[in-house]
Amino acid sequence: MSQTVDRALGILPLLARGPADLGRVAESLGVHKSTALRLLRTLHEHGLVYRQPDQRYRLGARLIALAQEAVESLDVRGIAHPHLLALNERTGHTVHLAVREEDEVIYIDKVESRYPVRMYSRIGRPVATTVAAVAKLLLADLPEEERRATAARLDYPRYTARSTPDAASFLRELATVRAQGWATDLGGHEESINCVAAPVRGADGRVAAAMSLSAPNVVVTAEDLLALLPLVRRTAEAVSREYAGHTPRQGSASRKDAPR
Amino acid sequence: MSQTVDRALGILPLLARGPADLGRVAESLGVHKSTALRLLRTLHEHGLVYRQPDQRYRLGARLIALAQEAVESLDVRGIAHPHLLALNERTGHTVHLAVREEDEVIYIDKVESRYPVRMYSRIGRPVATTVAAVAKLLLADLPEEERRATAARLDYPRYTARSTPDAASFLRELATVRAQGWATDLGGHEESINCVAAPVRGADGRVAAAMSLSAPNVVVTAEDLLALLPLVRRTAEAVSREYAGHTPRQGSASRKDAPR
DNA sequence: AACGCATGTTGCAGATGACGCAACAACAGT
DNA sequence: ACTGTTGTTGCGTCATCTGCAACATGCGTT
Repeated sequence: MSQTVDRALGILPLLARGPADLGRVAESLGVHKSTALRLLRTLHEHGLVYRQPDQRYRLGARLIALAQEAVESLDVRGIAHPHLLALNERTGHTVHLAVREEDEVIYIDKVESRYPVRMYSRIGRPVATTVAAVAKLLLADLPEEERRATAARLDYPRYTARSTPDAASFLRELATVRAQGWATDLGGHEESINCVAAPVRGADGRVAAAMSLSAPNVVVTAEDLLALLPLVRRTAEAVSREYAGHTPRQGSASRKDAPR
Repeated sequence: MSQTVDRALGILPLLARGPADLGRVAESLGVHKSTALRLLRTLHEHGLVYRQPDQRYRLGARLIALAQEAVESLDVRGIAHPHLLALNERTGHTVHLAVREEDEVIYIDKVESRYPVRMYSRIGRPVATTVAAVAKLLLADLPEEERRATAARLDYPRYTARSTPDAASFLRELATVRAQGWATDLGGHEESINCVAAPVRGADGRVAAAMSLSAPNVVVTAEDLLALLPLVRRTAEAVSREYAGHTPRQGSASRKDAPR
């Protein structure tokens, strides 16, 4: 809506892929160098962008600090954390907590596996929406209409042979997940990694977050992991109770629909 | 420099302190609501801001993802990480890695202590510049002039009785740190927590990052922690060698001084 | 119910401020 | 010394951002 801001913000994802000099930035934006310079200076003043000794620009510390505050201010996270720790304590596996936002799902907390094998994931990293167990739970909770629209918008990368191939089968999967109240990912993202997940619900009964237990084949079989499902569900329910209690400020879902 | 962008970015720290509605944002910026709306919409399109079901705005997932990419793209981090793990393995204490950027110092990696007592710190959180051991190392390396200017700009909060009280004593401390090549923080931030740190140097010999070992009094005495200093220094030197090798692209420090 | 109140949203005319140009400066390499 | 590359500045023009005023919507009160 605002051209200037739009351009300025366009610089950020650009720099996220690595440092760039003024020329590159200007070129990528399709603007004159002087314009790019002005925008970069403004971003710099706010600390979102940092100028390296070699004159190139990269994302700045303030951005990282902001993001940090952002995740920490999510109250589900604080409530769930001790439960995640306990779950890790009892099972030894990697525990994740994720929330949805628009079409994206991101991890907002993680407790590492006790086993030497580490998974490739990070707090703040967007989740593979079409295959991850937590993502299925979060999307399955959307109202029918929105669920279909979202499914249509998504890409369906074939990470492995068992990845969700297209919107149709994704919607079918979501229906199942919705009905059973839990989800799995059996090698859909990385061949040898399995995952079981359960939803955290808010005071209004809607799914506010999802937690999962992940482990590679080499540590436990899919069946053994599934045997832990009841524990995961109980934990998620415990978090739900606490979260719903802590959040009466949801109240009357306000306007039925965001106007326009 | 660019008014519009300036205002838009001013919204971010505002929202970092918690969700806010349109009115509040407009008021804080000192602009008309319609203006604030336009800015928020632009931020929203880029995913930096998210609109909650209750219509209020908070920081968005894309921001978090960007920050994530930002820290991961720092090459010191990747090189140092295995060394940090090893250091934690051998000592059991919390290990930090930090870099400086302008007047701020932030943690970019951390390995949690094996002991039950956890420290209050987080990747991405700005470090207490005037007391933290890693901050001292990073600032001590600045050229005299800049060091003095920086010291004058900083605030000197009295976290504890042993916190650095003012610029003068901070500069004295920096001189010591510079001479000895390592730094400590003995209860300067939190009464019962001690900390020893060593610098990671780039190909040009300048301090590029700093790593530290922290532990509360109840686990080890300050002396016992100091006994681990040689190990920390050796580790930092190992990282330095690897980092300097991996970074020939520093090359000729380019322009003597950033123009203007 | 009807009312006011608070909050969010839209279209518009006017003026501010952002845009690109062109010229300059500072280096690096040949 | 010359040439090419990259960053920086001042400025006139015109796009674009701004604030206003009116409308929309929901909430609580009388």
